[in-house]
Amino acid sequence: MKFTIRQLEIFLSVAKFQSVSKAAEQLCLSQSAASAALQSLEKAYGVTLFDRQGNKIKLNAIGHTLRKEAETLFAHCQQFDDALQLHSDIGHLRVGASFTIGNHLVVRYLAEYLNKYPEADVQLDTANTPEVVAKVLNYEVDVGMIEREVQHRELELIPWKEDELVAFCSANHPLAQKGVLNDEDIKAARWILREPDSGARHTFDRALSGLLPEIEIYREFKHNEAIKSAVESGLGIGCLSKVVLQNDFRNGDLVPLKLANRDMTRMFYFALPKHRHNKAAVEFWITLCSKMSE
Amino acid sequence: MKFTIRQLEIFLSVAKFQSVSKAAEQLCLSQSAASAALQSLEKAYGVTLFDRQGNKIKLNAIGHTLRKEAETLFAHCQQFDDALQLHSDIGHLRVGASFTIGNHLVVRYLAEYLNKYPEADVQLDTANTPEVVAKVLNYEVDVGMIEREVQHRELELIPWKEDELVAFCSANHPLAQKGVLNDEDIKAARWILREPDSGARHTFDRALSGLLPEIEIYREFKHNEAIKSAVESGLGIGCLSKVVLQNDFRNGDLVPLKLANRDMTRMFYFALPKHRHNKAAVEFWITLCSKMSE
DNA sequence: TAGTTAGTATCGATTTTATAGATACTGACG
DNA sequence: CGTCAGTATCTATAAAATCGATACTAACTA
Repeated sequence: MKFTIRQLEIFLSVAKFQSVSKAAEQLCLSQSAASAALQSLEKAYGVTLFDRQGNKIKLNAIGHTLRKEAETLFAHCQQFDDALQLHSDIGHLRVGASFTIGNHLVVRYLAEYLNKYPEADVQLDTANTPEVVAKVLNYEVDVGMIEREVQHRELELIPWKEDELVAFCSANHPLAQKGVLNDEDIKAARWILREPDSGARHTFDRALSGLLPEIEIYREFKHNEAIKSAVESGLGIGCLSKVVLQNDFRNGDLVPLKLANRDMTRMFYFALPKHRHNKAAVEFWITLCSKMSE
Repeated sequence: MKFTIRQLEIFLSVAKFQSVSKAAEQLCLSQSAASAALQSLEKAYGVTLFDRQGNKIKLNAIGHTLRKEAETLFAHCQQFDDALQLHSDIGHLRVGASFTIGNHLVVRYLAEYLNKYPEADVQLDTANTPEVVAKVLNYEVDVGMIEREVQHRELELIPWKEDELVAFCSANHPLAQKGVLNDEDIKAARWILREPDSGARHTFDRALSGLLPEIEIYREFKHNEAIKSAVESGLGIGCLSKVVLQNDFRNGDLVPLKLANRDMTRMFYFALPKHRHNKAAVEFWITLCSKMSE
């Protein structure tokens, strides 16, 4: 075998652009390197793939024939590359997660994951749900973890765990003693909430449907921490996932408030590209997360 | 793409032999090089293809899966390699020819061929007809040139040019004056002939059928030159292709003898593997030979 | 249990190959 | 007759493949 996959790639690129320079640029290669690679391929087989006339380069008849075959072969190589990636047991993993999940749950599971894959490079990419979904569909992350359902032809959602929103106020807030809020309390309160794109807000809106127009939304923040700080300093009352509040309730910094007759539960989901290949690392991650949140 | 065809090849060989050493040997490679290549493939993808236990190495589950895919990919690479070879315009050519054709005709055409392919490495491999056929079928030569028909399922014969055997004696042999031999002369003569496997002998036997049992075969030689020398020194009379005798007749060293009512003509053939690819160099060689023997 | 053997992995040195950067060459265009 | 956009060639360097020697491992053997 006197050719390399790299030469194939360079040949195909030059054929595509009818230009060595453009091909080199696309491949992040110097023009001289591309030229040399092309010539080494031609020389190895004593074949002329291109007609050169001065500063022009153009596929000739043989080049045309071989280009087609080279394309299928290169695609085949890529398939094999994929197959190898698929079985990688280093465990490299890119997780895209909503803020809530990423900052509170993912980090808890990480240690366990790295226990199995000590060499793994795990990247955590936190963003709001639509952004996470986009990254999944774009193959920028291997698995998405989101806080509400989304519909997309190319997306597969796997229900993961049940979550619950909890309203809360600071320990010295007037409502702290009350513990349970009726609709009047809810309407009277100054709410500090997540932005409308967020999963938490989505659930909040659903839970309080009917009451929504009368609720006073005093502030909207993008991050949970901002809301907790604001509530803690008595600016108003908040409503977030229980997963971000556990410690604060335990410490007594914040106090949970029940909302009478309101269903605050929701599901967390894994989001994967449909027809995904089952990369071992992803499988393990999903299993791990499911087990740890039982 | 983080793998090379070489790694593929080494992987497959190790998988086949379940042994790095054996694979290395087969590939004419040091054991350390094979081991390193294998590991570099595994490392590049963070994949373990083999279970190693001390001095044993054995495909694991992933290895088994990938082996199959690697095999088809490697075969695909070989196809592409073939395709490239096919279009080679250097003109490397391996000709297998019978002694008569090789030593007298091929050498005449060589100059013309090298005119078109100055860089070409043309190898001429002379042997008797069965050996030439075997080499063709074995792809040890690109084209065979033989002196008689042979039947083989995998062989394609292309008639090339007509040849003629000529009986001859030395200039001072008693028969030299006679010019034409009748059956009595033929039976009375001491024949010096090629060995039975040769094309010339084959044709001789066919031409003299009916007379054969009564002919005295005084000597058999493997090479034309031996026969000519023997005949020239008066040991007997010979019978060879006109192509090897032209010069000797012109110089008067040997004298042609006609055999009355005997058909001494035969065909020369190109022998190619059936379903051959039309390697450009072979095509050109065949065209050239045909043209030059018009 | 120590030695032998046949295997694998590792190490250091060397050769080969890929690539970059600089330069020279070529043809088209103003 | 420059200038421009392209290609090929040259030299140097960095990276990779390969070798030979050596160390390690497990099984066998006496």
